[in-house]
Amino acid sequence: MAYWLFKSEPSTWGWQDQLAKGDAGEEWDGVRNYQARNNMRLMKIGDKGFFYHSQTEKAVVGIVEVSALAHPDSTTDDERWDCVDIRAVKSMPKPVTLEMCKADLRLKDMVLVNNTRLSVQPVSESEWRIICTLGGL
DNA sequence: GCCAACGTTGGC
DNA sequence: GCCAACGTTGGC
Repeated sequence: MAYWLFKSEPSTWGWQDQLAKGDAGEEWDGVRNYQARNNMRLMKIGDKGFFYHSQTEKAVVGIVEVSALAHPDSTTDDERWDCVDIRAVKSMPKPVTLEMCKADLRLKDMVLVNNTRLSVQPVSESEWRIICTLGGL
């Protein structure tokens, strides 16, 4: 079991949109970055991920799981780009903000804190537990 | 709205 | 294969 973090602008695709899809899930398409794509290719069915809102909120707002392995991105003919499908699992009782992550020394090595621009990131198991706790789970 | 960080592109 | 120019992302 691996853990990940998916970043999205709420104005483009937000947590409410993801929730509305329910168990059917949705393609995490539109990624045009090799590192992010490579991370998606490493994902397995059932891997868990945080759903992070960038820009306005800057907070982890929910938990998702991978429901389909990497496959060609349907929004482009360019065969370089793959994406996985994810479905909403649960909402965070309390959103965990970027500010909280930065303030917690245990999270100082998180990709989210150090490489703000990567849209699909790995999360370590300890980071996962810390953020779940901060989020009230 | 600005700017820093970073990735990609293209000329040489 | 290097590096300058450019575009994009995301925090502030």
